[in-house]
Amino acid sequence: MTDSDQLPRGRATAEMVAARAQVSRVAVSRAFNPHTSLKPEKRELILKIAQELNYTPDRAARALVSGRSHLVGVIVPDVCSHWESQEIDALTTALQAEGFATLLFKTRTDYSMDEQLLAYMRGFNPDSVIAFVENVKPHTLARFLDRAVPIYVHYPLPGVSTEPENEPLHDRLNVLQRDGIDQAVALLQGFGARRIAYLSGAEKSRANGAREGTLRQVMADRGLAPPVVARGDFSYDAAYQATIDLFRVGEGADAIFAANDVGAFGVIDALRHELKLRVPEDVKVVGFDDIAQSHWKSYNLTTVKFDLDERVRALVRLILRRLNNPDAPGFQETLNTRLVVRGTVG
Amino acid sequence: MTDSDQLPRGRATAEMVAARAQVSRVAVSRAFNPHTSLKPEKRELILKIAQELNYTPDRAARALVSGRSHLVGVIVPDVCSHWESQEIDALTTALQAEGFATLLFKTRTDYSMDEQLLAYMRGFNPDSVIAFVENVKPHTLARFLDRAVPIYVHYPLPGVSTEPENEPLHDRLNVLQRDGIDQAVALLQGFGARRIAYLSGAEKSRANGAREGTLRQVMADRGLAPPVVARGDFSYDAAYQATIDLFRVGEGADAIFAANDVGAFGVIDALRHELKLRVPEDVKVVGFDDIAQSHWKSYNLTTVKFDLDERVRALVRLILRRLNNPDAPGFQETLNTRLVVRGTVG
DNA sequence: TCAAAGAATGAACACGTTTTCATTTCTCGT
DNA sequence: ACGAGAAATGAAAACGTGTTCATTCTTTGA
Repeated sequence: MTDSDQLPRGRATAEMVAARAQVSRVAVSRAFNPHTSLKPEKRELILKIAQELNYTPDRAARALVSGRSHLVGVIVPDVCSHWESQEIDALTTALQAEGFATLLFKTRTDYSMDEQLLAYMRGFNPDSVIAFVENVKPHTLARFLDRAVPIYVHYPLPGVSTEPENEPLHDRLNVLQRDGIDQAVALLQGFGARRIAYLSGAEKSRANGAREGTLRQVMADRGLAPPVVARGDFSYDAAYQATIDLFRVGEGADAIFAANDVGAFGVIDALRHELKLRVPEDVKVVGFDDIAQSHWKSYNLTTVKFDLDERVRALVRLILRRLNNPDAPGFQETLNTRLVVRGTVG
Repeated sequence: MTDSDQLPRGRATAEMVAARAQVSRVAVSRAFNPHTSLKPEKRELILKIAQELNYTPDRAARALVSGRSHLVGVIVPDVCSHWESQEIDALTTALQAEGFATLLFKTRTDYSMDEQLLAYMRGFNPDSVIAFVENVKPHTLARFLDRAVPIYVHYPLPGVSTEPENEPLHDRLNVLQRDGIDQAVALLQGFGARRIAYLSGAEKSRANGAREGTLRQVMADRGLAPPVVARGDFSYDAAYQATIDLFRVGEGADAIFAANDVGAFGVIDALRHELKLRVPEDVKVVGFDDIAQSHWKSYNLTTVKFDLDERVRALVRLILRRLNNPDAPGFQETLNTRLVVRGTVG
């Protein structure tokens, strides 16, 4: 009766809640799980006492018996990358709303998969895995992570599908790049650009391959000569140097399509500060991603956008659907892209 | 003897490894825990078989009995913020090397603490919590997270300590801002700046308060008049607008000290593109943080830096030390700052 | 009013590991 | 060769929960 047991010292357990509520421990478990039969007033009482005692079910114990950790592993080479960090942010919010948590892992940046990391991550028993890594087959992930749902990010589907889907059924998130890229090329063409260069991303990247392929096709369809390629790696510094080389050593260009926004920033800075060229008067620039910095006044970048929130929602939909239907055939979600016009073409 | 059981279907368990290695299940546990007595060749055999079977101990089960989840909760309002994302990146790397994993949570951006989030996070039983949030007392965190080690980030110690440490003993990471800020003011003074303005961060932020306080004191010590304050909130857009107001409505300035680098970017862009002023000829700008973008040519920002890797190492040191000595008095780590000179002062 | 169906309840088990603890085996100095 | 101490070993307990199953209580329909 006395409140001498105010400080239960350590985490409260279901047992303590049950004792204080004069119910069985099972009732406490039921109170926290919907779709279980428990008299409403009893559930209410239990939840109230639980709150008093600062009790929430231990997810480790829950995971052990139910097989659901409610953890989603996210593998990323570089959290600081603008695009990745924005996606991680949106993803964490969305997962949190569904009762999941984001488990973050860093891997090497060379676009290969780190098997040691996979083994390490497996120990945490994630319900699903999102890998910001390319060049790793779903099969490889599946071999390491048994019950998880591997989903590729950065695995875009070009305008025309290039490879047969022979792989075992896996969920896919497709990004149709053609519309946005076509709008960009149309705009460049409209402003008189003829010699369009492509600033690539990392060489082995499939996202880069798909973007370059789509660009080539779109340009061919519009009767333009194939683009000159300057080799970057999605980073600012590589783009900066590649642009200098393109104009000092190479043949130059009157428009540059960058594989991503950060690369476009490097292009713009190299043009303006190193080569003393004006953007957009002398050279026009288009990016890809529409990250938050793209509207900053120093760049004010015209870029191909796909809606990040929409993308993340689709991703979470895929995950939840898969967890509820473990044996269903591969689900697919598809997103489109569009051009955001700002000040670097004109 | 046959290999018909190639696919154990589902995660391998210690039991399976034990059976195949002809040892007890306990031996398997020992093989994976150093500092336990197990004959070397037996340990080797077990680890080999474990690898064949793709086995790693289930951390949920391990956490349940050992009380160590090996999870570190990270609460952050906005993953995309440049500074935060860079710290999360370094932190994840460092924790991973120590056998921990980063559990990411998003909270509100208004610098208040979300109690619902804390209760949610508690369920995952993190061993420690790092909160990129201000204005939350260690006591509040401790009340929600029982055995966790709360550590404040963004809880800087001004040059002169302002408040007594009455709070229960908690670990602290101090950032001495005085040296870097003094170097910055000296440089500005050397180039003839007289009317130095301060572009603030969020109003309720303690980090902002500490920076502003230190700046005031440093300027007073150097015989300068107190800075005019333009109110920002650490964001690019707020800084952009505040700078315009400072010159259009307010009294202007010949140097601006920004509370963070991203704010400095907004200041620079507003000066150059909106107010048609030159940086650094007309107005000099100094930032704080030295994020990766600060060396980009469009900004090339002179800024006060504290070494991020050093900071993260100190943080991880604090966490590990605390986990090994749960009842020791509060540990402290201290970092210094210094000025990185680039092109926005001169 | 009665039987049947459904809701509510708690005992026992299961999940995969670490940790005790008691027992057995090894090593070493004499 | 012998005893003592250390190292190695496995049985059993523990961690905190969800789930199954059998039982009791309540409602419903005629």
